[in-house]
Amino acid sequence: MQKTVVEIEKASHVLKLLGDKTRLTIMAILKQRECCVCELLEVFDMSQPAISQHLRKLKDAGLVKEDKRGQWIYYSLNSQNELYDFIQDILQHIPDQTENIRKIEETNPTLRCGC
Amino acid sequence: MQKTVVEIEKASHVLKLLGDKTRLTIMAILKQRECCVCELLEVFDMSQPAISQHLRKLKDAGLVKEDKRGQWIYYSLNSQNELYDFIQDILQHIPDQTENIRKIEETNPTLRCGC
DNA sequence: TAAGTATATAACTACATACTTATATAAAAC
DNA sequence: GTTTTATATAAGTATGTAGTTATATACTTA
Repeated sequence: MQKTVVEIEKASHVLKLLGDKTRLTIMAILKQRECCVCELLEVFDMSQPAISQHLRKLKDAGLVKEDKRGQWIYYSLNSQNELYDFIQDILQHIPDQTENIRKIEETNPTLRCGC
Repeated sequence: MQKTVVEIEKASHVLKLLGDKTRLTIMAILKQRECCVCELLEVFDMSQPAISQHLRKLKDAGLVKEDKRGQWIYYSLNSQNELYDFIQDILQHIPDQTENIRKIEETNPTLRCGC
């Protein structure tokens, strides 16, 4: 398969974004499941604005996209990004995030009613 | 082919190192050709200590190895690193560095005699 | 052995960045 | 319409980082 060649400026920018443990984990989770901020909050020991700011950076770089549905904003990987296969080649080496997703689904923050 | 799964801590550390334009370019050059500091100096508009400090970080992370030969220390990619195939998967997307290598060979800093 | 060359280290500085708390915005539920 | 919930933005802070200059170390050559 032909690999996209990425400008060195763009590549280093993406790598810098993924070079943060929190953002890299967010990307690995979003690869498996779209999430809203309140769900990601269950995974990280960190304030809500901190998560929002990380997502902002990922969105500004086009790595994630958002989908506003009612009260929530769902984030997911942006497969339309020109660097998508570059990013996938990186993420394929990152450990499975099922355990973190379990944390989300255990609390299920988008289902407060408990029904 | 089986892809190495890399601990998130180690992966983010490597990605942070590659998230600097200078270091990413150094890695891409070293993929094509071993180099000493004085050769890399021809490529970057930056002081010798700056290059040395970047190489130090790459060496500390095990991404490059050094080979002292007389007056020079030749740096090259460390293929023994446990993350080598992760790094290769990244570097395959980085543009060819032949133009930068031409700059090195034009000046040929390791051949001052001119013979 | 003295001078030149290659590289590393130390100390410093300016800027970037990852958080924090406080507050604003917007939708949903009562 | 007031309260609650989800999210974003603003402002401030502490730390990290990439560069600089000055200097040390080590090898080479005259």
